[in-house]
Amino acid sequence: MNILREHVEPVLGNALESIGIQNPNWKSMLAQSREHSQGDLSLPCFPFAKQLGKNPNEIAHELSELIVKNEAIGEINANGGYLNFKAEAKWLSMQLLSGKVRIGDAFGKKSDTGRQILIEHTSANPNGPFHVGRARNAILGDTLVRLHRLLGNEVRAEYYVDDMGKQVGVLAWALDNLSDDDVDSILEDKDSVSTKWADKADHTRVRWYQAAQKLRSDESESQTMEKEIGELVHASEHGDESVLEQFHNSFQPVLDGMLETLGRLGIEFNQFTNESMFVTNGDVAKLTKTLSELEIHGVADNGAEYLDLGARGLKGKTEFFFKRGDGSSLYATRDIAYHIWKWSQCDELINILGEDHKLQSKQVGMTLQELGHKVPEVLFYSFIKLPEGKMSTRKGNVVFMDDLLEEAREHASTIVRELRTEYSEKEVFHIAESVGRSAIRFNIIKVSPDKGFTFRWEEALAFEAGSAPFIMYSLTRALSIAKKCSDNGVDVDEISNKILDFASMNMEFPDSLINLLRCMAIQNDVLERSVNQCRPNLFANQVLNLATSFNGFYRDCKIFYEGQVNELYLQVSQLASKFLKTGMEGLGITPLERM
RNA sequence: GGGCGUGUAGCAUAGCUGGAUAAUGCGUCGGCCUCCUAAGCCGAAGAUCGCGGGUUCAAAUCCUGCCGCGCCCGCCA
Repeated sequence: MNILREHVEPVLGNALESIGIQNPNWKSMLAQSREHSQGDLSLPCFPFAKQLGKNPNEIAHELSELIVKNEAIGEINANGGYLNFKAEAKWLSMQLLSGKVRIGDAFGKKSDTGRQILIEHTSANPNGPFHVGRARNAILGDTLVRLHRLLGNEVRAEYYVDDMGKQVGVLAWALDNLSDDDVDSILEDKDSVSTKWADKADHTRVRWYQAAQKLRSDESESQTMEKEIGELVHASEHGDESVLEQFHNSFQPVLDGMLETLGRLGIEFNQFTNESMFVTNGDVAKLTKTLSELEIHGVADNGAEYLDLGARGLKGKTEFFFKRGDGSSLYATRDIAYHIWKWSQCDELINILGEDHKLQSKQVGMTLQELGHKVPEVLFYSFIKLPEGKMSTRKGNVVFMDDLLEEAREHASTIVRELRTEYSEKEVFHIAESVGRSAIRFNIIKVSPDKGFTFRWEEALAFEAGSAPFIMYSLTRALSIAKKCSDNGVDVDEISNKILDFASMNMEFPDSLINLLRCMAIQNDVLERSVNQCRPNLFANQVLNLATSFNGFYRDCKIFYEGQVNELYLQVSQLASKFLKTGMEGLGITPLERM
């Protein structure tokens, strides 16, 4: 709790000095109490024991007597070798209610911090619909974008479009050479497109891609085909405009379909950058020339060029190829050109990548460093599996995000209809859509990115405690209380803005109220840690805790009781709904007024 | 074989810049709607934090060895 820390450190510092502790590390030892009943901040006194020749608890007691309380510190106690500080409940309330604790805005456009950040995420090849596995990138990336904005950073969310190279080439070739019937007969053993998605190009066109891939693996067909695709790819890599246009026309509808899915999840981008840009504008050519002049540069028998990153400490396979024998560039080379360009657009760079890109990313980073650039920060995530095993479009072992979204909405509709028979169909639809998308996002965000997890329908569609709907529900309760008050003639805004006279207040602060205050007070501390460590799950957990704390407060503290409004409780509830709302927006959970 | 990551109650996870009684959800058992939305709340049972060693006043957390699982080790993207 950093707002308390400021008031503890000076007095604690003096006390430590007076008993002869010089150790400057004590500030990092003063930490959030683990035992909430003991306090908000705690200092373990064990390390001082040897130095002072006393037992830790004695030291803690001695310190507790030396410290002069101030307005912020409500209680100091020594227990089991720890010195604990508890925030004064009235002071904490005043800090929060008077707006000393920043609430933030997940949609903020301007930079409050002066930091300009470019986050590249998703960047999936536009050749087919999203499945839940591929969507982990988008959900993590978008959440990080939102959290950075909530913290006050200016963020640009960017999608790097692979508009050249073999994958797009295959798609373009297939669309040009295969008829509907061809595709159907080639893929006869595969399920056809669900009628639900018959109008979505990501679902329909992927069949052309798959058909072509199947043909390529077939000896008799593959030769001429491979030659034709090769020519397309070659032309694209040399910036042939008509081929690039053909590519564009092939993949754009697919990309649009994919973006529609992401839109449903609340994910949007500020900019799309095409890979071909760096070929056509000459950046790649310039780059390969520069790389060829580096001291760790090497040439293979056929003229292909590489950097020997072993010389810079890379273990394992150390040759990093950036130019083929035929002189053309590789994906990684273009990626480096892209990174150099990105660095010209921002102060900080963050990439969201699957764990399969670790080596690649390392190579790009080392090369950038070799060229005098900074290394981007990277959030790696592990893959999502299905109970049946690895997710694979080819093997048909997939869950499409579109299907998951539909299923989640339908499931939510069923629940809403059961629980709220008075709601209109239109409202049910709106609630169900919001609940579905929020639950899906939260289910993925709440787990640590570097942990692989298994997708289970029951879990994705569980709308109980520990889920997004649980959080959403807390907010609707808070909002419904405010509504109840105003329905009873209470001027909620007036009371919310009133400055309460804490000095003459002699009511007890229930534990659950203090708990909620404490939870709001640390929201920004957690946000900062979550963002700095690139771990959205930490903040997800915080918002979950906030919702839980609110539920406790809701239980114990009646805001409107026997015709009377408790002004303090109403103010706290209103503030909590703001923290809940912005926290939810930071996670991409849709705040609803009722559900 | 080498590199990176991961292993926590029946299940799924949090905690990993070392600090108190290892936290949460699902599941199990028991309670709470004349009372601001029960998608909620309260209580109970359930854990040798993969295994061994080390560092430390203190290890789920740091180091090391082993074992299991995942990913990577293309002049593919």
